Amino acid sequence: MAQTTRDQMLDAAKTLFAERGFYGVSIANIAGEVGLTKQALLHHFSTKEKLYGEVLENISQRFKVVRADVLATETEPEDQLRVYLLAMVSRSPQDTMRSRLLMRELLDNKRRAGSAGVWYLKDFLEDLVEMVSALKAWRDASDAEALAAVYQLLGAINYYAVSEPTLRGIFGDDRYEALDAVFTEQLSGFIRKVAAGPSR
Amino acid sequence: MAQTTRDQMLDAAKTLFAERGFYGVSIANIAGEVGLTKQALLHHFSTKEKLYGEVLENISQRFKVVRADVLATETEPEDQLRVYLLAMVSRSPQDTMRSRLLMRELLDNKRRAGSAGVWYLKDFLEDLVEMVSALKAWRDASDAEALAAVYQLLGAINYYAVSEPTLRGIFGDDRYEALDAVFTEQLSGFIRKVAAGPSR
DNA sequence: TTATGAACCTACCGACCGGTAAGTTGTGGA
DNA sequence: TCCACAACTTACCGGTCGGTAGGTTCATAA
Repeated sequence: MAQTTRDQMLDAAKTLFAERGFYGVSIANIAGEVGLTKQALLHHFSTKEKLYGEVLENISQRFKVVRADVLATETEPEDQLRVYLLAMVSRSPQDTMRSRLLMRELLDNKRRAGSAGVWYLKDFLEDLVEMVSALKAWRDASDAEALAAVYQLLGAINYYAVSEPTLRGIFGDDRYEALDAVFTEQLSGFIRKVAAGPSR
Repeated sequence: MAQTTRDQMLDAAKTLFAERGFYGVSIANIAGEVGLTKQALLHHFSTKEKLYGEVLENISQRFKVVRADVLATETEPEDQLRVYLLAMVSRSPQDTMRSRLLMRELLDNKRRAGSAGVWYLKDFLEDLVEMVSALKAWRDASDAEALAAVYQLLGAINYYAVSEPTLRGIFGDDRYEALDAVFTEQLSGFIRKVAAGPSR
């Protein structure tokens, strides 16, 4: 079954916002990507802000689905955390996009929050804190310590997920491939160390 | 001695680019910040791109200075690495700005074609790889493994450094202060674990 | 048969963008 | 005294921005 125009527009918006940021993309760009005019886009989403909001909403929904899936599949808290986090660093363009949008939102939401006023990141962060707190070695840790750990994990993962073009540009394709080949293993090691408990 | 107009403009540009990104700031905004017109700015920096380039150049220069300073002060490679990295999470607005610019550059430098900016990041990353490789436990590690470690450290640090407004917004000032109180310790723990050697 | 509403369109608006052109003003040296 | 030059200014350019106004086309329901 064919995608609706509305869904095509959401997809195009996700890709372009991830690549260039909210202020780097015009609604005409997005509409043009699906072969229509910007007024067609404004027919479906009354403002650019609302379109952006729906894109973020979709992504946050997607994270919830993945998390529920992981919780149902894995039984050990450490496995749950690792599988959930490693899913973000997969080579799929969809995952890269999500990481980029997440990071851009982090940089820009202060400026935009005045009008939008919605913290799309909140649920996502709180879910992760919950997953860390479920680890045996973290049972006695404070909320703040768990959040600090979440942030370090998230940072390590998303910083890398976002950097492919830059790293290829700086070091060349060969060195990037070599890096990519070892990154996941180093990251698993990091997750294992975090799972061993907070630093005291 | 008073700052020159040119330096005032560079300062204003650094602040605004960090906050809103290259495409989110106009040269008129920057010039306005120092009470002049955009043509005054264009008199000193012939294009917006060149102004941005100088801002990045300054920052990369600043990192070099800090690094030289740390290498001269600390003798143990692990101390050198830790002091250098922790300097980036300091609560100074200047450090936050640098982290934001670094992250934005990472997200955008692919698009800003020609991309002189790539090279500013290159030196910085290579310096860090060198510092990790200097650790005893990393003597036999590959270049790619050291780069992976650098990236995880950098990600953990900059993701957090950039997030203050967001975290305050999501969790409130109290929880943010609590997080901030434990973050540095958790980060030191992370650096210590990295210094213990690559995961195999 | 008519009419209603979704899904598009062209035309246009005022604001702003980066950048050019052509001054004006003040200062310091020959 | 004259002149060159740095440091600005106003005026303007073509282009893009998000958004509005007011259509047209077409399927479906009354």
